[in-house]
Amino acid sequence: MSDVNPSSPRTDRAHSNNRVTIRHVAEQSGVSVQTVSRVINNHPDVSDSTRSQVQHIIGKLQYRPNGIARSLSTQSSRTLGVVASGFQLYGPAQLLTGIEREATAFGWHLLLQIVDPNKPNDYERVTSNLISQHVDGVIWAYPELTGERERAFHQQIMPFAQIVFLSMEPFQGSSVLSVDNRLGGRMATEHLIQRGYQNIGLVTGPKTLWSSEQRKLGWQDALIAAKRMHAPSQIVEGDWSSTSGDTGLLRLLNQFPTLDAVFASNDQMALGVLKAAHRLGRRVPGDLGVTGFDNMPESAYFSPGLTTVHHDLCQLGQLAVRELNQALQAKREGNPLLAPPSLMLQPWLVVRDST
Amino acid sequence: MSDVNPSSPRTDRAHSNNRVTIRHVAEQSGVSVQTVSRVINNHPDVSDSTRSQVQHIIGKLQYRPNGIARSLSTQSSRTLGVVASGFQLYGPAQLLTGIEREATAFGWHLLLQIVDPNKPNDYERVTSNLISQHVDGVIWAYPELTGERERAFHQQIMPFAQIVFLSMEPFQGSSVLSVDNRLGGRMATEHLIQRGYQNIGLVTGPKTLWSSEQRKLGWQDALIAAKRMHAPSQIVEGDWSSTSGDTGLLRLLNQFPTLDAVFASNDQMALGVLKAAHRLGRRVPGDLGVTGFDNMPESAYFSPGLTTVHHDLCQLGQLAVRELNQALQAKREGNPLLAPPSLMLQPWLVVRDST
DNA sequence: TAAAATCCCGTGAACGTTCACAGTTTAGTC
DNA sequence: GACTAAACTGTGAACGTTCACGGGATTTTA
Repeated sequence: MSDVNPSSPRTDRAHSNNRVTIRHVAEQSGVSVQTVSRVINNHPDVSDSTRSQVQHIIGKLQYRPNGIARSLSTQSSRTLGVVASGFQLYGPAQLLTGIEREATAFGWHLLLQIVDPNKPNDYERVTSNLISQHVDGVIWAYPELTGERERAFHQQIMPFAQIVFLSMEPFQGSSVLSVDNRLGGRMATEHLIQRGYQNIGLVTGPKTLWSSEQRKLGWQDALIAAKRMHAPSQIVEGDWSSTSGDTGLLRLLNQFPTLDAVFASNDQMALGVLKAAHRLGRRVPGDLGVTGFDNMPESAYFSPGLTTVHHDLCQLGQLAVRELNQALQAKREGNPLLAPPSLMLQPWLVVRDST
Repeated sequence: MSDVNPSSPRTDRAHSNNRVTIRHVAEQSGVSVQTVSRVINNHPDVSDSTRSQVQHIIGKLQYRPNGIARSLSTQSSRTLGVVASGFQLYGPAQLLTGIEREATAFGWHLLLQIVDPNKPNDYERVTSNLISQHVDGVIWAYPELTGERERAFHQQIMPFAQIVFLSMEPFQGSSVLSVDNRLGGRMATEHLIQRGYQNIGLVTGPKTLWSSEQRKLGWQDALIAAKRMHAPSQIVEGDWSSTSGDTGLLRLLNQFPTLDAVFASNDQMALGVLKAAHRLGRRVPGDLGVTGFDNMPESAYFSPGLTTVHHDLCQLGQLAVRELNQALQAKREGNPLLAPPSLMLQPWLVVRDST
């Protein structure tokens, strides 16, 4: 029970380090380091009396196990990597919320990695970071259309960590979770058709993104099913921002003058469309029908309230974590899952006053 | 240059671990581990020829230094903790964006910690995590009004990591970065007064938050300076959501019928106010003036375009990282900063059609 | 009552890196 | 050509934890 041991051999290196380590706890409680380890990990093979004594010392010294040392020893960091491309937009922010919630519930830490798809070697940097930091799993939340980078990433990271991709084209051997964007786009468009709109334009998102292209395909599906025309002049590409929705409507009217309805691929662009319509004196829903996608909370308060497609990205994030958790637990127990499961969430339509 | 060394002594522990370590690189290049370490850390004292040879082997084996081992050895994880309370709202999302951008620029990793202020021991959990994971610095981005928890946290974490608080009352010995919310509130309200509105109500944010209360004080400042009345009946409390803005206006009109203008403490609540006004047949800006706070990109596309207060939270996040970076570098070099600097960013008014 | 099982607890090595120090070679000086 | 300085390289320990194993004390079983 000696408080300070002056003959301690462990003072070679000059760390101005006042952290309490497992060794301090062991010395103070008069047991071995291993016993303390057993206590903090809730292992058996330690008597109730010593256990409670050690616990008392732990509380007294405010000891907290060093996660880094533990990671090194266990070869597992209890960390998940999240690869995305910024969280200003509604969708990614929702995803992150779900991921974070579920991760802390399971005791995982999160290592955020934002890629800038324009910088040439940013994917390499992110991959390196993830491997260096020994993440146990990765949630890839910024899926591009081609899947090229995703496949390359998959190859590199697979030996070290489990991966779940979000919202991309499923491919061999990978686990992909997504919302049925195509169905959502179709539902929105079919609803416009049903409401009697004749000439339905599309303000799509960046064409490099899978989800964006899927929504576009859904729009196309609906038009084809209804034997309506669909030409390139009915489409303009936006960048998810309200500004691009505003200018999008102008461009659309220019190249497709008979337009009487618009499906905007997200709510923020739909807001821009509403604004431009108002400025041009086109009444919504009278002269122009508008639907969005996302059902962000604000969309109910647009003027008029926006008809839009609801999908639960928060839940998608939670599912991703749960899936990784399952896969990793299976691996720990020695029977890794063979077929990585994929899954698609169903969106639904929320009808308001803009159609 | 032997590829596989069957007599390697390091095969006691059963790790199905195919990772390339510094030792493999050393063996393959025929140098010591220490030399490889010097190469990957760009230290001098290694000849150009061996350096390039080692680098060649590193590339060939695709070696990536183990960040965890490195952290353990150097006693520094190159990680910053970010404490917040969710990123669905515009403000926190902006903050995170700035933090993330600057952090990756400086090579820091981020450990996200979302607290649920309602759960009793969540702050303790977060604190423990941050200490366990050996973060070098912390950005506290969810400041409550009282500062109690912040002070307690400061006490606990100070021995281990630098801290920067965002948007709270400065206190002794701490570094606080914020936007001048009070000035912003004052500017918004003075603008309403200047436009001739007589009876200005307030839809405030949660009263537990410092920034929210500051905006309220700014509103008060302006009214007092203009010798206008201000009574509790002129105030309702919202929760930042559009829904609370909508019901907020209803409640406000009920308890303060002469109301002819509203300062909403954020743009989303202002949107709700606009919607409710529209529903009630009150013209904005004719019958009712409305200002918001945040200047989120969408606010220009509300109907009518929202007059609001702009502040650059992205920049605030970046500054926070820069400040931590500086403080930590000073500490590494042995001359820790004595006076932790604080700072206040100036917001400005953006006038649109709602006033 | 001896053998076997169970319960506790400790020892030494390992995880992959860096640090302090020491050693060996090469270059520079008078 | 001996002597010092500089440039380069290697050795062993340490960072804080967990794991595999071994062994003594206590209880159970035959």
